[in-house]
Amino acid sequence: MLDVRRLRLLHEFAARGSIAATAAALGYTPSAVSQQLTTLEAEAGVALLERSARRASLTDAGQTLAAHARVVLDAIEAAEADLAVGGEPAGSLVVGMIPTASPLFAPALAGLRRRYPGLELVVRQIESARAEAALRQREIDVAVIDLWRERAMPGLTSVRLRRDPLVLAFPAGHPGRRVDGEVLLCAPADQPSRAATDELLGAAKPAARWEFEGLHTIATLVSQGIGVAVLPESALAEVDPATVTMRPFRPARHRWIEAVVRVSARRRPAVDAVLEMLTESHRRGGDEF
Amino acid sequence: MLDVRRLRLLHEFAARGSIAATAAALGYTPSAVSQQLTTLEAEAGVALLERSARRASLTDAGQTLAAHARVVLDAIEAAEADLAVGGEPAGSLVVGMIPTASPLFAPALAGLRRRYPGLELVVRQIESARAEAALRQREIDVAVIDLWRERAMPGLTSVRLRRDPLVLAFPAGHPGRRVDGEVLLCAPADQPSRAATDELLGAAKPAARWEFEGLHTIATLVSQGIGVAVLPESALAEVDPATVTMRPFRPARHRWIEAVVRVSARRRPAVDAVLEMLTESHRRGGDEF
DNA sequence: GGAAATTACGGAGCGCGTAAAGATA
DNA sequence: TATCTTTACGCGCTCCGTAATTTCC
Repeated sequence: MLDVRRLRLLHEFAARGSIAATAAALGYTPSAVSQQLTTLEAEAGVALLERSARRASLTDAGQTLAAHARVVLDAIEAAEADLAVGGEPAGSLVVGMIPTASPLFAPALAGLRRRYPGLELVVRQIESARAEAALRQREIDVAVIDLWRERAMPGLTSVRLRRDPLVLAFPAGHPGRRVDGEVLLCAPADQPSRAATDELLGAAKPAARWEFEGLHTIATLVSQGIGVAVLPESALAEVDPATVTMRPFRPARHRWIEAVVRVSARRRPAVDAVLEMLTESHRRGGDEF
Repeated sequence: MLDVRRLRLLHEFAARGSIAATAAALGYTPSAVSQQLTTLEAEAGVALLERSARRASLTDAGQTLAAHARVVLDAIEAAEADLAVGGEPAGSLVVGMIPTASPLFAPALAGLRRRYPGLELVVRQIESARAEAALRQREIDVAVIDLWRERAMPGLTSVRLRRDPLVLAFPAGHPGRRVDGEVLLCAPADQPSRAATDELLGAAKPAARWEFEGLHTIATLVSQGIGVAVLPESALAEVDPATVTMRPFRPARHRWIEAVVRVSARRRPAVDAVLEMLTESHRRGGDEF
C-alpha cells in the first residue's frame, strides 16, 4: 500500500516545485525528503520526478499521483474533522484574508482567540486569486475573499458574508458627475476589479487611466483628489468620508465577500466557530443581503 | 495526521468484529493489532472501542471513523490503480463467483493465468448476498454474481455479462405442462431465486414445496425426476439435457449475471483484463443481450 | 479451561538528521 | 561560488512478535 506520509511529501512538492522548499515547508531536511520521494518512486514502480543536480520536477505520472494524493489527504482531513465534532474549537487554523476585509472581520476573529485558549488562530493577508490554490495546498484553512462574479470551486465550499456595492468615487466637492475628462484610477489589467471597472465605464472617455495595485491605495488617492475610481463601498470605509463623494450605479453592481473552506475541513469545530463568527460580525455590520 | 495503516486495522476490525480475527485476516498477531488500535485511539482523542477482557466492539465514534477509513483506503487504491494503468496485469486478484457462473467463466479466467505470469488469480465461491460486503472489505476484487432485480451499489460498478433466462424445468418425458399437483423444488425463503419462483408461480397449487440450497442441487433433483422447478438456463447446463424438459416463460423472465468491482479498483490492469475476459467469454457463449 | 484481550519486553527495520560530495546556473 | 540535489552513515524511534497475565464464557 502506498505510504501516505510520502504521498504528503509528493503533494507538497507539487505545490512548491523543489525538494528544498518542500522540506522547509514541512519541517524536514532536504535529505529526508529526497530519500522518501525516492522510496515512493520505488513503491509506485514509475518515475515520479525528473531529477537534475540542480532541480527536480514532476513527471506526468508524478502529477497524477499528486492529484490522487490530494484526494487521500482530503479524506483523512475529513475523518479528523469528524472526530473533533462536538468538541471545543482547537488546534491551528490559518485564515487568509483580502486587505479590504481585514477591518470588517479581524476584530471578530480576535475575540475568538480570547474565547478559545486551545485555538491557535493566525490571520494572513492573501490575494483572492491565490486563495483557491492556497486552500488546496493547506497553506490556509479559511479564505475570506472577494468574488466579482460567480465561480465554481470544486472541493471547496463558501459562505456569503457581505454584499459589497460598487460605487463611483469622486473627490469631495467634485463638480462633475461624469468620468469623461477625469483621471481614472484603476487596478492592473489582470485584476477582477479592473474588469468590473472596464465593464461599468466602457463608454466613458477619461483623460487618462492610471493603474495602481490595491483597492485601498486607490481609495486613498481618490480621497486626495487625484482622480476618480470604481470602488466597493468597503474599500472607502477607511478613508475620511468628508473627502469622498460616492455615486451608486443603476442598476446596482456589487462584489461578494465570501468565506471559503475545504469541504473536508468544514466540520472542524475551529472552522465552524470561525465561519459563525464571520457571519455574525456581518450581521452586526448591518448590511443585509 | 491519522495513521492510515492503523485506519486499515480499524476498518478491518469493523468488518471482522474481533481483534483476533482482524489480526488473522491481515497477518498480524492480536497483540500488534491491540497495540495499534490503542495508539489510534490516542491519536483520535476519542474512545473507538468498548473493551472487555473477552471481546471488543466499536463505539459510535469508532464506527464513523471506520466509515471514513473506507473512503481513505478507496482513494489510495484508486491511486495505485492509476499508477498501474498501461502496465501488464499483475499482482494478487481474488474473484468471487457464484456456483452457477463457474462453468461459464472459470475456463476463461484460467487462460488469463497462463497469459500473465505476474498475475496471481484466485477464484473463490461466494453467495451473491455476501458479494457486496466482501467487495467493500477487499476480501475479493471482482464479484461475478446474479442479480434478480435492479439494485444500487454505491461505490461499486458492474458490467452485465449474461442475460440468463428463467425456465420452468420438468423431468424429461413429463406429461403435464402444469405445476399443479407436482412437487415444486425451490430455494429457502431468504433467497432471491425463491422470490422469483413465488412471483412466477403465485397462482399454482403444487402438491408440496421442498426447499433445497443451491440451484445446481435443484437442477440435479429435477433431472432425477423428483419434481419441477423454476431455474435459470445456466443452472441446467450441467445436467444431462435428455433428462430435463424446459419451458420458457411468457413474457420472458431472466436474471442477470454481472461482474461487480470497486470503482477504486476499476483502473487496475489486472481488473481490466479480468472484466474483458469475462465479457469476451460471454460473446463466445453466444448469448445476446 | 479455553478463547480473547492486554501488558511487558526485546529485536529489527526504517525514518530522519548530520556530513560530505556532485552538479549546474 | 552558491544553491539544489543526492549519497553515506548512524542514531533513535516505532512497529511487531514472543511470552506472560487477566478476564469472562
